[in-house]
Amino acid sequence: MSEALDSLTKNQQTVLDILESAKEPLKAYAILFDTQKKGIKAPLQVYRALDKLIEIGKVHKIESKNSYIACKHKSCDAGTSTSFLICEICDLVTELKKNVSSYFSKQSAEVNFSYSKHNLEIYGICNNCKRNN
Amino acid sequence: MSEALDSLTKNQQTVLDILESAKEPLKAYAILFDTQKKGIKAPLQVYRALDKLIEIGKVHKIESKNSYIACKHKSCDAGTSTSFLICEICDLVTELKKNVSSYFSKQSAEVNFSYSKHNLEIYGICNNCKRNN
DNA sequence: AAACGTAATGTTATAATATAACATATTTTA
DNA sequence: TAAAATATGTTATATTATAACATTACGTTT
Repeated sequence: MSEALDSLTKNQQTVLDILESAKEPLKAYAILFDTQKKGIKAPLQVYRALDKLIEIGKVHKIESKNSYIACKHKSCDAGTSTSFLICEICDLVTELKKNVSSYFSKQSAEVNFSYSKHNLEIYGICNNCKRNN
Repeated sequence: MSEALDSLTKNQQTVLDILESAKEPLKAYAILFDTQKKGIKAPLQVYRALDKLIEIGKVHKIESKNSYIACKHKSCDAGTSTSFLICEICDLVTELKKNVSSYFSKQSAEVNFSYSKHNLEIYGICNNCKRNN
């Protein structure tokens, strides 16, 4: 199997489908539960699919929540870098579209650190929750 | 017990001591192992001490490594916000001293999101490893 | 097509990380 | 000193993730 972006295997596609139709980030064992009717039986099958999907940029992991989310962008920031906005009230997670890598690259360089990639998780209150409170 | 910064309990002080003398971030069970000679016997004792230390800003969690590190700053960025530089070669972790909260606050506001706090983990190569390679 | 290499799969078991629940003790404050 | 809040000790268990190994699928090269 090549690594072409459009050739996912059965398990990979199954996991991606679940994540793309989910409104919130999902945990690995939630994905397992949801995919059991489609033939996935063990945690490792989920984790392996996630590994691949993350590698090709279709899925991101939200480290502080041990959760996974499908990427809505055509092409993401910098491969495996991620920048999330996480609502503390409703748990909505959106990706920061603005490219912040160059800012981090600059900040890193100032302390003689060669920037490679990043994870950014910003917590706060989303627009919707601001209105309703 | 008040929350005064200087009144730590026995377990809290024990855990903080370990973290402050460590050169790298430690995992919870590594802390447990190291503190068993000092009376800490169960994971929960470690996690509870960590929770408190994190709350008062003495310790930070590095989410992507499930590891904990003592804060070297007098007063940190924004309470529970963290900004790390993590070397992909030697695993050295340093805190980004520059205050980046205002930048994130601005970026968040542009998409109608009220910034509250953040975790930032920048991966790359530290100065030392650059020299030696 | 046959042989090979690589990647993915299936499966069982287990490692690593973290919390629940409950009883007790200690400290703080009123 | 009584009440409230916080911390402790302990056992058990939940949650998240990987190890190990046998097998299968598929593209590439000959």
